[in-house]
Amino acid sequence: MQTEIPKIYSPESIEPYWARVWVEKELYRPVGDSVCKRFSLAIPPPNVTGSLHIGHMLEHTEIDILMRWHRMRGEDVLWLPGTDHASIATQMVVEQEIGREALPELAGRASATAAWRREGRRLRIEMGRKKFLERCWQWKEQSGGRIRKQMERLGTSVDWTRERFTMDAEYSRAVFQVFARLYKDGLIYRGTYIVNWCPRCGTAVSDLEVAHEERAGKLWYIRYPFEDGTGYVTVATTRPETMLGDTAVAVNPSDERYRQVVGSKLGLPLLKRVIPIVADEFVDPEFGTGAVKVTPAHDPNDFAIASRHNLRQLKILDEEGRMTEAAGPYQGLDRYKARERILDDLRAAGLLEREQDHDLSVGTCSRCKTVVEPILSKQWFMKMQPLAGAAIRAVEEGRIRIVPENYRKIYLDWMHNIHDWCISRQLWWGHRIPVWTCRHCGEVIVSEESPGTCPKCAGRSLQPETDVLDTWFSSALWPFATLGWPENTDDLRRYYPTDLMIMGFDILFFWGARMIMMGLKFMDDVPFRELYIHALVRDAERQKMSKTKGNVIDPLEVTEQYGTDAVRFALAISAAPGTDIAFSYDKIKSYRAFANKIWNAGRFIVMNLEQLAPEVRDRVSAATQAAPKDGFEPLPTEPALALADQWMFSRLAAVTTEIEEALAGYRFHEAAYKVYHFFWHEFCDWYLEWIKPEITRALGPEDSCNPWANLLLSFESALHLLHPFMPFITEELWHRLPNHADEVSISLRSFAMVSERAANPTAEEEFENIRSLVVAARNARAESGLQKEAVGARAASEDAAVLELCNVHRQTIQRLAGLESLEIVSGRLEGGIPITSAFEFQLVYEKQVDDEAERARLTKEKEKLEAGLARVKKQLENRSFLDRAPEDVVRKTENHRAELEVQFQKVVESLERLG
RNA sequence: GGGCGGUUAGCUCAGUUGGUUAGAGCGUCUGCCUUACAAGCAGAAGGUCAUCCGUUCGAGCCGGAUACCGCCCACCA
Repeated sequence: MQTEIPKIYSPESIEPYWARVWVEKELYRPVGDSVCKRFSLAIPPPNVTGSLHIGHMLEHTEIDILMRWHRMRGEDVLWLPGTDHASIATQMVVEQEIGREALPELAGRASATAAWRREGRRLRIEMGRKKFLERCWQWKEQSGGRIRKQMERLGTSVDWTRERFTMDAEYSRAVFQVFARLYKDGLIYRGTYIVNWCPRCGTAVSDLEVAHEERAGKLWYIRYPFEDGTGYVTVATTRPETMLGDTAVAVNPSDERYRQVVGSKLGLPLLKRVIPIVADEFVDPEFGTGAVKVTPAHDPNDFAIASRHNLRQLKILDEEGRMTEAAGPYQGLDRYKARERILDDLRAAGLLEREQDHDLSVGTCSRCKTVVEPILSKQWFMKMQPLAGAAIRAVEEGRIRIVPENYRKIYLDWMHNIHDWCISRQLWWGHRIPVWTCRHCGEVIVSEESPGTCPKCAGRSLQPETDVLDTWFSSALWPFATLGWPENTDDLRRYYPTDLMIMGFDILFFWGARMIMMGLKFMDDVPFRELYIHALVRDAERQKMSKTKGNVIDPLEVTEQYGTDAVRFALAISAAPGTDIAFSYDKIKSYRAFANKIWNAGRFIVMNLEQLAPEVRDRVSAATQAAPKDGFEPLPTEPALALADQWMFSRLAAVTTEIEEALAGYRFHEAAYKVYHFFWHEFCDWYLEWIKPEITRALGPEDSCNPWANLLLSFESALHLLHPFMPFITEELWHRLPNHADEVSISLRSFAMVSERAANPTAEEEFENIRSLVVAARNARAESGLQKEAVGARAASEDAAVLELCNVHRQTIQRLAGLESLEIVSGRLEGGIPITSAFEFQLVYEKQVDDEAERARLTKEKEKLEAGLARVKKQLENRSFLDRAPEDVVRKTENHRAELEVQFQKVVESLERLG
């Protein structure tokens, strides 16, 4: 009838079970009780491009720890899950998938991915928008399902009944409504400007999506002859192919070298077009030759110059990165091919004056690494400055607290320099921009559905917008759109503003900043009260994880191998705010060992509990059940055990507070370390060891069951503290404790069980005395090479209280230190080893120890003490120290000196005895 | 070009208002299969806190400079 508990904890035998139970019982649906404090958080929705990676796992672990903690504090917790359609990323993945299906034979080749993407894009256009979107939805179902399964398996305590997707019908309605409002308010406009164009993705991208990369390049000096043949002006450029689109050369008006030629005409080499020389303040006379070629259609600065001087904009590069008709003989060439050809031709014409090495930063598409091209294009933009002010004030006034604090400044700097946002994308997967344009009168109609006729001229020919919105436009609405906005739902009223948002630094501007602006605009309140920025997970060598490097740690795989709890704990204990995490299998292994330790502590307790006579066991159960659900103190026991119980409960009370303080400050590493150290090195190493004889003995009806009750209550309290970090193993063990088999879940119990009244400084001090004695005895024994000998000891003190303490705990001391006997003496010992200044001990043994080794050890000890003593004495002789240092510091230093003196005396005595 | 972070034990990292002898995990060494746990127990060794200067009675911590590493932002052709 006794269930055998395995010695080695096997997480796979329990984790899938509890993961399923938690979901099936809808345990993490908020109760919605307005009496309790509420705590809400909308998950950063993972992209439906694939599956979760270790970074997600860190994020989810951090959030889950906080959510479980808040829930255990009795708050009404909502953690809303969901996913993001990730417009561009998903479209690229699906295209590649289609390409792969079409060209399976390429698998394994280095260039396969690129080829599949190209082919996929071609096939996408061939199959048309409707069919392609069907494929995307299919992909979304698959990927979204996979993500949900992963999250369930990892035990994330979200409310699945409120799951959302950014392209759900209701969510999309919110997106369209926001677009319409912003358009009406004049914050969204359409216009032809220079945008970043990715030729490979075939769409415009925002400034944020461009990654600047330092590259070694060249500066080419090209001669532009005067039209009348009287000479030339030399310009310098890093992109010679753009010269085909030049419509002017600009110089600084104050530049003496060129003052005479402003207004003159130049003949553009190769194309023989005539272009003017204009004067513009933008030009830096120091750089290059002080004369700049102006390509309005392919450079934002040149675009600005052109608008000031009314210059023509000539587009010579198309959306594929090829030269257009305007490029004359170079038409159809790829941009880099054209560059080579043009340089050759210039060289041949003797117009390439020189070339010079020049490092430059090129903009690349952050998704596909292709060099992006600034290109003149008609796009939709959103004005950001009108929204930035409120978003700046919200953070400055502390209505949103950003943690760690250094990100606050980064946020504010970015906000102060914010530019308009290009929100249209030439993609299919995403929210179609809800606009129709009348082909007759040009009226722009913003409407979710096709309006049918033009409200202005009643024309029936309406041109629908085919672009979709930047994915971040919709995710910016996440905190309120997921709660039912624009309807004024109960959820929206109860859970907005959310209390917390956690994200990686990489999306602070993409997402964090924009959520703040949109929340303030549409809800008139911040989207979240605190924003915690978490670290990046790197590999053991601090390299970024990437598939190409092959150093990725797959959360599911590693979880299956070592257990979710171990991985979660390894992540949490590494997660110091503001620093990246070096993650390794070794690290996971050591926390798997911790899980095993917890398991065996539980196993030990449960096994011995089952050994008890049934009626005793019933009394133990009754005693634990009688204890209040929270706020309890140790039950009275006989003196030899009472100290351990009082100490344990006192430590529990202290550690509970420390963990709560750490979690409140997002110091996950500190909280995890505290609970780790407490459980292993206090609860197991000392408390369990101390009370072991009591719980391994058979109890009779006349015996008190209070020691057992104290053990069960303290173990249970420890499980509560561990639960947010290690939900699975704690849930399992908790259910194996008396009275819990049929209860729902430890996750719905209170976090802090032990009363603050359990704090007991006297017990802690007394315990510390005993512990020091035991440690010193073990130490002395090992150092003297007596580990295998039968050794006794004498403990001595002139303090009656200390002697009494030793007497009460004589058996415990002997057992823990492995001593044969313990004599307790009033007074001093010759050659004793000091525990404190009023407490000393010495070993008693028969074996002759090696005097030489002993002398060497003592001499080293003596030197150390001398050095310490000299330092302290010097400090205490320093008048300014005595005058200026606070009194308690001086007193402490004096005490320290006294202790050192005693120890020093002892060592000298011992040395003398050795002769 | 602007801004930020890091440099502490062999490795990975903590160190919260400046205050005794700077900590942990892993690794190493010694002794233990002690009836919860060898993924364990009991011990040990190992650091001029990157360098220099300063403030202070007192600096790993505060200020300045230098070196190396890393990150972010930026319309220098």
